[in-house]
Amino acid sequence: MMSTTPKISEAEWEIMKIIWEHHPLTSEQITRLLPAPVEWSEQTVRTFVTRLLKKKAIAYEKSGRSYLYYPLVSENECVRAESRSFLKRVFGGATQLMVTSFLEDVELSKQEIEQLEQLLKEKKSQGTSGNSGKQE
Amino acid sequence: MMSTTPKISEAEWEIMKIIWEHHPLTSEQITRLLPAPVEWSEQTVRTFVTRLLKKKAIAYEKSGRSYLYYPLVSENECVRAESRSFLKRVFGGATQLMVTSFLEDVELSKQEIEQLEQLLKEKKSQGTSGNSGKQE
DNA sequence: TTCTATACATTACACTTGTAGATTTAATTT
DNA sequence: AAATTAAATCTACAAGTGTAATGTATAGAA
Repeated sequence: MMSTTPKISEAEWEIMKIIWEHHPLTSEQITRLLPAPVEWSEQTVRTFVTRLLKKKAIAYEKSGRSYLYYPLVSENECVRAESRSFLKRVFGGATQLMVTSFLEDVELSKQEIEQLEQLLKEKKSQGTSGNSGKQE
Repeated sequence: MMSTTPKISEAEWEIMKIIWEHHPLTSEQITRLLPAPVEWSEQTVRTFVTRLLKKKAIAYEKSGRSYLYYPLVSENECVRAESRSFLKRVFGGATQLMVTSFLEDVELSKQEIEQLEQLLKEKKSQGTSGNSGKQE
């Protein structure tokens, strides 16, 4: 549960998302799986992969001529860490403000709204203690 | 409506938040207003201020010996830009997934929950068109 | 076994960021 | 007007990022 997730840069996130979804896989496969607008050379991808290795975000096992990469940190962990960091930076930790801002800004379908309402209902019945958004 | 908000770094956000809240003010005042754990020297603050000037995120007007800084970009603009960038990076644009994740992760007070429910209610009655989260 | 293609490793390089020290300019005081 | 001094500008420098090119080792082909 504690492991101080490594700081993953923007480009590295792109790589990590692919690894989380498709591991174990080679770096060539990663290059092939890059989504639409991203156009990195094999070498660039390798650089990011190497940096992620150094950061202990991923590891590999040898398989014949090439390496198969897999994650060492969970997506959930990283998402939460990033979320917190983002929140702190932009909203000073005010989660509620942020959620509000998104809700105001974004178009949601009826179903999505209802899902969220459901979630809030559950939250309410869980009767959480009064901490309101000041984390860390 | 279009103005491509500048890319504001983590440290620069700290400065911007103070400027948004207290402008116009001198860089010395900014230093004094740094919140709790942050401990930057005058010079460090000046560096960030200079970079923000270069990025056209702020401007100044002379006042005697010193400069009074004020924002050129609105907080809202920047928050939205950052939010989108964050969303894209971490959730691949899936706003709803993100909001959900936060709601699950975070402790909210009853009042906050009710505020959010209210917001969702309004959203629903606004009958938004069915676009669900794919922005940009 | 030697050659060749391929995958991994090393090196590169400019830009950004965090963190300031040193130097210059200009306002205020005497 | 000269001296003081506070504020602004210039310079620094290491670590991190984006984006590869080049060098090297090795597995498979001949």
